[in-house]
Amino acid sequence: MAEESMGLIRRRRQSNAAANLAGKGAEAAADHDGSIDLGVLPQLVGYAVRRAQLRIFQDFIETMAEVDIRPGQFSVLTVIAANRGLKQAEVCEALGFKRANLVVMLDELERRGLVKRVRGASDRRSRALHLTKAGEVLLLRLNGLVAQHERRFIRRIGEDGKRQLLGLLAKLIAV
Amino acid sequence: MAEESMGLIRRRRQSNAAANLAGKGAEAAADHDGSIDLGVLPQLVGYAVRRAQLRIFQDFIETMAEVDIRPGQFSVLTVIAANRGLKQAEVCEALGFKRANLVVMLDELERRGLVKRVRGASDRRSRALHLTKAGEVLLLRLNGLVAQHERRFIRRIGEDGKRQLLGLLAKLIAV
DNA sequence: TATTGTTATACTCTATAACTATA
DNA sequence: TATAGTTATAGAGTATAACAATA
Repeated sequence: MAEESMGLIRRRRQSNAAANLAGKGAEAAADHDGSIDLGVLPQLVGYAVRRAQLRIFQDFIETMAEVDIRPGQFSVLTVIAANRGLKQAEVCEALGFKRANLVVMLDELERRGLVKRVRGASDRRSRALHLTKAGEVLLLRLNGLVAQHERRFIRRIGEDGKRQLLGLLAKLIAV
Repeated sequence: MAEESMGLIRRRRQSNAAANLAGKGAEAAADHDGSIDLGVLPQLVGYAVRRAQLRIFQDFIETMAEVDIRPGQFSVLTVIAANRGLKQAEVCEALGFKRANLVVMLDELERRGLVKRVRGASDRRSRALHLTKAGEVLLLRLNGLVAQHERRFIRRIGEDGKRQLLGLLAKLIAV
């Protein structure tokens, strides 16, 4: 029973986002026995970018699970390798970390023998960051895994698509 | 005080990082003088998407601060409005929430008088979700604010750029 | 006084297990 | 047994304040 004849409008999945944005109410009843109307969301860049980011990071984390490295750790190792001897504050500046949070991450990376902190000679407040030998060896492996991960996504849009995507994202957030 | 100015400095220098991201054709040799080499990161789709997502959400949160609505809350209100009477499990399915986490969010939205949960008649385990009148009124305002937020980004890439971007992101994460 | 790194803390978001009340 | 919702909790990630050592 309760066959709710009210719900037979059967709206297809494409939602008119412009209409929703303009405040035009939808008459949609409750017939979502399969596909749920996301309303304006699929037309919002923020929603699409967030969904993509979640999907990509999920793959990244699974790809790196065998070496127990997370996206933030990979970015820190990469920046240290590309700027040997740089200070913690500079890593924070480059990656948008808070100093207090980088401390905790470096504690872990140092404990694992991947990074070393060296007291600055000229400015004894600062610590110069370096990869250890083990850190460099691991980073080679990480780069191989990341390349696989990257290819899994890029083959869906091609190298041209990747160039377009990076260009659009850069324009999107350019000051 | 020092912490506040630190925040400003970080934001300003983040634009340097964004400029690095924008440098597509550049071989991007190690430009010294305080700029930090991000290595392979700017060529990784996940890094670019993550950076864009952070920037867009920051603007979204600031835009919605006056009504105290966060991105997840907006998406839930939008889905309820577009599928009146749907169940909590369906919201979770549509948006990728865990059931336990949606409960907490709905407690808050219900406390604020924006959403109501109605015991299902046919299945008394489930709760049919509806916006209250106040919720509908607020959502109209939210849609106006979101449209402003969206325009701030879209004017940088144009409507064509937006179509390309949404298309590329959809292809990128298509099953 | 200002900056670098640090400790402590808190808040959001996300994830899992176990419970309840229904089915 | 299975499902919808709930409670409790734990883990990341991110944020700020305060401190010591140093500039």
